[in-house]
Amino acid sequence: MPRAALLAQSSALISRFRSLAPISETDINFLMSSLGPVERYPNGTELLREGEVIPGPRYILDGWALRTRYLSDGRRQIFGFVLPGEAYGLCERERPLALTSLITCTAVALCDASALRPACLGLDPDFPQITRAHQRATALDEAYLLHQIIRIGRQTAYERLVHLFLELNSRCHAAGLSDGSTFEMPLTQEVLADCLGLSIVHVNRTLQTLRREQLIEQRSPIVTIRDKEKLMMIAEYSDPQVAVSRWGN
Amino acid sequence: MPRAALLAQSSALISRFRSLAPISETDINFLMSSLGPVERYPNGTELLREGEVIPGPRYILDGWALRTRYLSDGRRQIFGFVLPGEAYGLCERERPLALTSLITCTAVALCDASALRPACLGLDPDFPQITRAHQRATALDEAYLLHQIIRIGRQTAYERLVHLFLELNSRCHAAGLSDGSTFEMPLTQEVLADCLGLSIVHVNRTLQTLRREQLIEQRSPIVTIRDKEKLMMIAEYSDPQVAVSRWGN
DNA sequence: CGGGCCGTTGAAAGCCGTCAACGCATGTGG
DNA sequence: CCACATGCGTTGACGGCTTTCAACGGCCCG
Repeated sequence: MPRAALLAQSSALISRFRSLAPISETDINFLMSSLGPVERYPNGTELLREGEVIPGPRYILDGWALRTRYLSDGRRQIFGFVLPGEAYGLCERERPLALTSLITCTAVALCDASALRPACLGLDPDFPQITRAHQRATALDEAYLLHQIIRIGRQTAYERLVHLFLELNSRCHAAGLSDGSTFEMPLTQEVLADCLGLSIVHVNRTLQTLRREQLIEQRSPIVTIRDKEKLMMIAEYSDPQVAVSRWGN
Repeated sequence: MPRAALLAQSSALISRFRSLAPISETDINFLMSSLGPVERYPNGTELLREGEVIPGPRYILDGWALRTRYLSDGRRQIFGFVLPGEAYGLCERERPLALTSLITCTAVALCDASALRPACLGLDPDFPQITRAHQRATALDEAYLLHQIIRIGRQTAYERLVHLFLELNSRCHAAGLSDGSTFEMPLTQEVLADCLGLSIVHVNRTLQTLRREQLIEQRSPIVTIRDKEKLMMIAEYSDPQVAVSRWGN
C-alpha cells in the first residue's frame, strides 16, 4: 500500500501513540513500515474467541469491538471496548489463549502488528518510545477494567452511565476522534446495558434523565458532554490517561 | 536466614509455583537465594497506595491483602485479593505507579522479589520455567479481574458468593492451603460485601441460605465447599487455572 | 409491505439496600 | 472482677432502585 494511503487510515493509531509517548518521525516511519495490510471486517465479526489461540497483535484502525462473555442462560457481560488506535492480542508470551471473545460492533479496519512485538516488549532498544507507549497502553487496559469494576460494583445506574461516557470520550480524544466533548459512540442501549450490568429499559430511562438535565446530548451515535466538570463530580471520574502520562519511566 | 527456615515460610510460594509450571530443584534454589528477607506486617497495613510508586515486586508468603479503592462518600470497592504465594508489584516497566491501593486484611509475611525480575520477565534465559510461571500468573491476575466483572455485572447475590468461594478455594489450593474443598477465608462479611457489590446485610442473609441448603459450611474463618459440582453449575464457574495450565507457550 | 432492529413507555414485582437494634465474643482499664 | 467499648454477625421492617413483562412507534431494508 502506498505510504500516504496507509497514513491516512492510521490517523487514529498515530494520534493515540502521540498521546502515550513523545513519538518521533523515525518512530512513525518504523511503525508504518511494520504494520501489515489493512483488513476489513463487518459488524458482528468474532476477532477472538475465548479459549482459542491469539494469532498475533493487531491494531484497530477504525471501528469498535467488544470484549464479551455469555452465561449459559443468555446473560451477557461486556468487559470493555477496543477503540480505534488501540491494540489487542499483544502479550508477553507467545501464542497465548484469549481470555475473552472479541466481537466487532461496527465495521472495523485493523492491521497486523506482529513485526512491532519486539519494540513493544522492549526487546528492540532502538525504539524506546514505542516500548514506553506500549507499557502505558497496557496500564490503561488494566485501569479500564478497574473502572468497569467500580462502575458496576459501587455506582448507581446514573453514575455508571456518566462514568462510562467520560471514559469513552477520553479514549476517543486520545485517538483524535473527540474534540474534548463530542464523539461518536456506536453502541446500542443493549450494549450499554450489558456493559454496565443494567437492563435495557433502565439504561433507556437513565439516559432520558441525563438528557433532560442537559448533562449530555445525544443524536443517533453522536454524544456530547455538556457539563464535563459537573459530570466528573457526579461519577467521581479521574482520567487514567492523565495519571499514566505522569509516569517517569 | 538459614535455608530451612526460609523454605518453611515459603511453602505457599513454592506450592503455587509448582501449580504454574514444572519447576526444577535448580529453579527452587535460585528462587530461594533470590528472595529478600521476610518482612511482617499487621492487619490493616497499606502495602501500596494508589498513585504512588511501586517500590518493587513482592511475594506474599502468608496472609491476605485487598486491592481496594474508596469513593468520596465512603463506598468501597474491593477489586481482588492477593493470597499467599501470589505476587504484587511485578510489572514490565520500572518504577510504575500503583493503580490501586493494597491493604492487608490479616497479618502478612512477605519478601522482596526484585532479584527475580529479570527471570520473571524473560530477560534471563537460564530460568524459562520461572518466566513461564510468571506469565501464567499475570494471565491469572487478569482472569480474576474478569471474574470479578462477571460476578458483579451479571450474577445474583447468591451466584456471586458461590463464584467467589470457588475461586478462593481454587487459589488456596494452588498455594497448598486447601485440600480441594476446605480452606481458611479471613474475610469479614463487610469485605465480602465490598468485593461483591452488595450490602453487608444481604451478604449475611445469602450466606445463611447457602448454609441452610448445605452447599457450604462455615465455622469462623474456615469454609468448606460441600457440593462442588452443584456449586460450579450454579455459578457457572470455570477455573482459569485449568485453562491456563493448558497453555503451550 | 412485511419483518427486524432499536428506542420508548407503563405497570407490576422483586431483589437488594437502608435503618435500627440486638447478641456475642474479645479486649482493655479501673 | 466487672464495666465498658469495639468489632462482627444477625434479625426485622420498610423502602427503593432496578428488573421483568408487554406493547408500541420509527426506521431501514429486502
